[in-house]
Amino acid sequence: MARPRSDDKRSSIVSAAIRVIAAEGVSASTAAIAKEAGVSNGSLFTYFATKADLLNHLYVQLKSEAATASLKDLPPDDDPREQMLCLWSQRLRWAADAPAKHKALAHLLVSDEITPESREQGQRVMADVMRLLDRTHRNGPMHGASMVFVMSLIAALANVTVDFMIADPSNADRHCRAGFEAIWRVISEDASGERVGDGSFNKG
Amino acid sequence: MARPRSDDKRSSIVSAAIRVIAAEGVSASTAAIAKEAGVSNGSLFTYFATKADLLNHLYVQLKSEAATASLKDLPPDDDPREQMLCLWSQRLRWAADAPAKHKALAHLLVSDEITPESREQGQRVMADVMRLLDRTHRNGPMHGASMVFVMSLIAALANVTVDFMIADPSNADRHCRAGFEAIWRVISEDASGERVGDGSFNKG
Amino acid sequence: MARPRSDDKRSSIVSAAIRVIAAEGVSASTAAIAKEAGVSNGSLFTYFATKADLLNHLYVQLKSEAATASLKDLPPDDDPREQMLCLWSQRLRWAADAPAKHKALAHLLVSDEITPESREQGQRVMADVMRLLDRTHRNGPMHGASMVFVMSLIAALANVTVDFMIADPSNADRHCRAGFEAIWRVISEDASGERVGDGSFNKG
Amino acid sequence: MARPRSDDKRSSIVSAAIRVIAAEGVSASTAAIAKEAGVSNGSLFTYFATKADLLNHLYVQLKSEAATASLKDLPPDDDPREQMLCLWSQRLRWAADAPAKHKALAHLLVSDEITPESREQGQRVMADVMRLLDRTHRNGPMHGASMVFVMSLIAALANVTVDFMIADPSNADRHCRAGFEAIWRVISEDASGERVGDGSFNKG
DNA sequence: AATGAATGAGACTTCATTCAT
DNA sequence: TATGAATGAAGTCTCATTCAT
Repeated sequence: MARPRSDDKRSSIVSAAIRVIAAEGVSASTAAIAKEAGVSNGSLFTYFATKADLLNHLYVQLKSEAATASLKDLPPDDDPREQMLCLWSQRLRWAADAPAKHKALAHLLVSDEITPESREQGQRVMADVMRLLDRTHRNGPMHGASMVFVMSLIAALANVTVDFMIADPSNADRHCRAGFEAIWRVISEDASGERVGDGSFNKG
Repeated sequence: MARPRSDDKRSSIVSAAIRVIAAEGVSASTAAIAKEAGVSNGSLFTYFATKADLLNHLYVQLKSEAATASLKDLPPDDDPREQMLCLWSQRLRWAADAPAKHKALAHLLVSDEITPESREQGQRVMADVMRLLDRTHRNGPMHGASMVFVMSLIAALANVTVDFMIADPSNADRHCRAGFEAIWRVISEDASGERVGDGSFNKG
Repeated sequence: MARPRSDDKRSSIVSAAIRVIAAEGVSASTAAIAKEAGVSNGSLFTYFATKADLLNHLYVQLKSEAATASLKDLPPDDDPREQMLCLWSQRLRWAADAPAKHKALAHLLVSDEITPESREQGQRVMADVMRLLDRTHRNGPMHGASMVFVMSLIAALANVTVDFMIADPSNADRHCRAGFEAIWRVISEDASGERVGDGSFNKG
Repeated sequence: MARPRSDDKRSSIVSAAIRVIAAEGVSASTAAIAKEAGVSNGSLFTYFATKADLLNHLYVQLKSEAATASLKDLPPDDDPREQMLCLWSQRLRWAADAPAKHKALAHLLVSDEITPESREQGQRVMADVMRLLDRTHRNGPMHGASMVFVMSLIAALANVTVDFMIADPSNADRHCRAGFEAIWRVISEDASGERVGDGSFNKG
């Protein structure tokens, strides 16, 4: 199908879907999404042939946004820890600043409307993140475990951390840092230096 | 007396619900559950007044089973690491051996049909697990973070690890051990000794 | 079917049905009636083969009770007005004193579960009342209208009057008397003497 | 624009509901009503969000129709009896000419799905009728009784009369007139002149 | 005879999708 | 293309009645 005319309308559907799915889960009705988007019930199906199509598009887009946010302005390669911290912070900050996106993505991740193709596409956009991670992981204490396993562990820790950042915004940075210390200890050779709760961090 | 309300039938409904919800999520229809249980559509409501009641019962039961499995035959207090490893292994083994229960519980955890009361009850059965964990956590590198945060991190790591154990059963023990090394580094003071993928572990 | 043993149980079902139907209408569930009667769901069907049977029995019984109450201790024939007043008062008092019976009967009267046979039986128990009424009616201003029509008018007036007696018990007698004046003017030759609101009645 | 919401369809649902409810009572299923209206099961809910909404709409509409019919082309104020007779005749004729509406309204009047708001609205449309009635009632023999009581009596007599008009259409006028004589004697000071079954009435 | 669990038809309502306008 | 009414399958839950105990 040719792309319909209005990109505006399409993206207002997408962003409405994010808000509604964040609040109600993937079982949110297409009517509710259309209403939130300010378009008619039927128009939604001009832009997305089926509800599943919309969900899959959403999934890929959010995955992609998250990856892009993660990789922006990374410091040079020579300090892996700093680079990873920057990546981690940016990824979590993106999620904490757009809780609806975070929650919608969480719902989509466990939905069985998401096709293998979408999941694969989701992996692809994460390729660069994986590459960075791999460098650290290869020499770290988890090098015996598969990369995808370690990646999944980190993603899980990230999700939990974001939940806490959202629930308690005034301590968002504290949680972000604490989460990082956790994953750093999971993946890195040298995790001796920093301790959560030490030094100025506790006072911040 | 009338036909007594059969515990068999009740538990066949419960176990059918576990299987169906594991496969289809909490949106699985009561009709599908009844059919899987081999009872009539209406009979389900003899045992659970509403679908939400069934889901809540399931949630509490699975949480409770998981806690019980975790705490069985723990070694004495003098070796925290060994004790925690035993707890971790038992918990993950329970999940990996009953993948449907694991998946059903994962769906229930994010369902908004689960009442605060059920969630509180779920916390209560985990109290002993929390106590053990607390001892280790208190002196570990995450002691500056809240217990509930650390608990959530560990739960998330556990879930991911179980997923890999289920997906790749022949390496289940390897993943279980690797997951433990990860969480041990997250919570424990001394995580220097053991490395995933080293020594005898690989041969196990 | 042979009459089952316990008349007690049968009548407790009947009286429970009266209460429940008064409150919820004929759509009240058999389960609710059984519970109110303190018997099991199934027992109800030992005494009444179907719900419709129970409703029909109820209808006939209440009609019959009402007729009996109406005719008790009537004064001698020589004063038709006094006799009719007594009948009227007793009938309305019966209803006002047992509001549940009145309301249940009202629901049953418009139910289409009541068979023609039951309605006929209901008429039969009213035969004596009809006879009394006929005497007055024959010479009254409505003698050109059919007896059953006049009877229906009076029944309707009675029902309305009872509703007001139940709703406002402290003025029950006043409403009863006012209702009587109304029907007396409808059926009787001479309705000149008494006026509602005159004399001591107003002060009562 | 989309297919406009059809007034035809809405009113076909309404009139179907009248027919079905007249025949089966308010417990008639929405499916039966939709089928009778020739629309799909779901379409009914495009026009009325719930079954209760439909019932309430029906109630108010029928009350309103009845009031309008009652008040059409009334003769001037100077002859209260003639005016009241006209009102009575028109009201009863409306009902007798549309028996389904009469029966449906009778079912709705005793339904507990009708909200207080609807009942109040129903009262409002009757206000003009009440006013006319009040004038006569004020000086009549029932002036000691409350207006609402007298109104209820008259309504009850009207319903009974309509039932007889419908059951025996060839004598509908006779019943209508007889009913009027009855209520006129109930409310009016002077009821001496006319007798049911006398004179020209019998020949009419 | 008494019990209450079992049954399955049927109630109201929601919803993704289609289609007339 | 945009709209929103139309559709009917499917969902949860109720209930009169049956039947095992």
